[in-house]
Amino acid sequence: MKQKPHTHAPPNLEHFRTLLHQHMVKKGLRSTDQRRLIVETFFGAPNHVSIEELLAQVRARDPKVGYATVYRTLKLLAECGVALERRFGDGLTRYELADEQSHHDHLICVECDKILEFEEDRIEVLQDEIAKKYGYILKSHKHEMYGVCPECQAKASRARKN
Amino acid sequence: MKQKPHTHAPPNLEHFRTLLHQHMVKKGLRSTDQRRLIVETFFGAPNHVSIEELLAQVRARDPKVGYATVYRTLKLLAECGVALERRFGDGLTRYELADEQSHHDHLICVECDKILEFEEDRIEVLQDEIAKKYGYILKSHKHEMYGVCPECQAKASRARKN
DNA sequence: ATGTGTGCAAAGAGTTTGCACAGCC
DNA sequence: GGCTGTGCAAACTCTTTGCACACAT
Repeated sequence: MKQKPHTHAPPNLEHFRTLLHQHMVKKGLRSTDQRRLIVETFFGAPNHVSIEELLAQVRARDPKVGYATVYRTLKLLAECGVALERRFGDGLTRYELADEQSHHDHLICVECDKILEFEEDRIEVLQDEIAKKYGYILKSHKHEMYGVCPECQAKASRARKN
Repeated sequence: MKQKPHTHAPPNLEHFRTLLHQHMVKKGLRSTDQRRLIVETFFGAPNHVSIEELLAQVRARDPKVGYATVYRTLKLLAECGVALERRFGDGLTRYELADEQSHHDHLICVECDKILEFEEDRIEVLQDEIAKKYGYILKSHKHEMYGVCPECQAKASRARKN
């Protein structure tokens, strides 16, 4: 038993499928091949997928899916609380599962753009406290720290010696 | 003496002017009317100015400044550490003073897009701790919490009664 | 005099939209 | 059958770039 309590648990996909289904019923939306394919691909994709990456994966299975459909489906997922839209510094919109359990935050290297995820309960707790203080009902958050990763620090100090 | 320790102190503009000047000398860049005007307008502008807003203010003083110049100058400010580039959810790039002293974070209403700033030392402390744990040298951070503000909550509950 | 900075307009990148046809309920 | 969804291409928005001229140094 070496697992720590916050090691990523597999996300509860059923919960999200239900959420999506309810939203679609409520709005009278239809279940199509493309939507199912895109949604399942999204569920199976790594965190922070860009539309481009997702489209590539979708087209591997069905080459004639248009990118507009991917955009529209991801918007839909964002609307019903299944996905979270995120923009880091690179001008791309990325999506991640709105997984309440894994509220990971990000440490981003300003040199090599590597993204490291971390979780820190004490920050979550503080956030809830702050939201309450200002009377907000919290829906989500982004916490990104920008810095130089150990590898790039080493690279830089090596370069300085030459 | 009702002031709390974290009420915004006026930013130390001299420090930023020096930073910018050194950067320009080092890179052999030139001081022009437009750059001075844009930089000073930025210094006097509210936090989170968009390019559009800044351009409007700049043109109020000199109508023939092109928007490309504003983009280029803000990029310059970001490069030399005077300004921070930020993207919230609205697809616009906004800039703010890279004021180390006022490391405020943001509470953003998902209904009305209002942005509330707050400061919380304990979060800053935790961040430093986390960065150290992963060996990162921290340069900056973004911390945005998304939720429903008290006004919009009231509006929503009023609407529910009708 | 040299070379950077500017303004304009055009090009790019990412995203959204209009439309005719396809396909779900 | 009616109405939503799709794919395509065009439109849009924000940002970047190329170029000829202006202007710091």
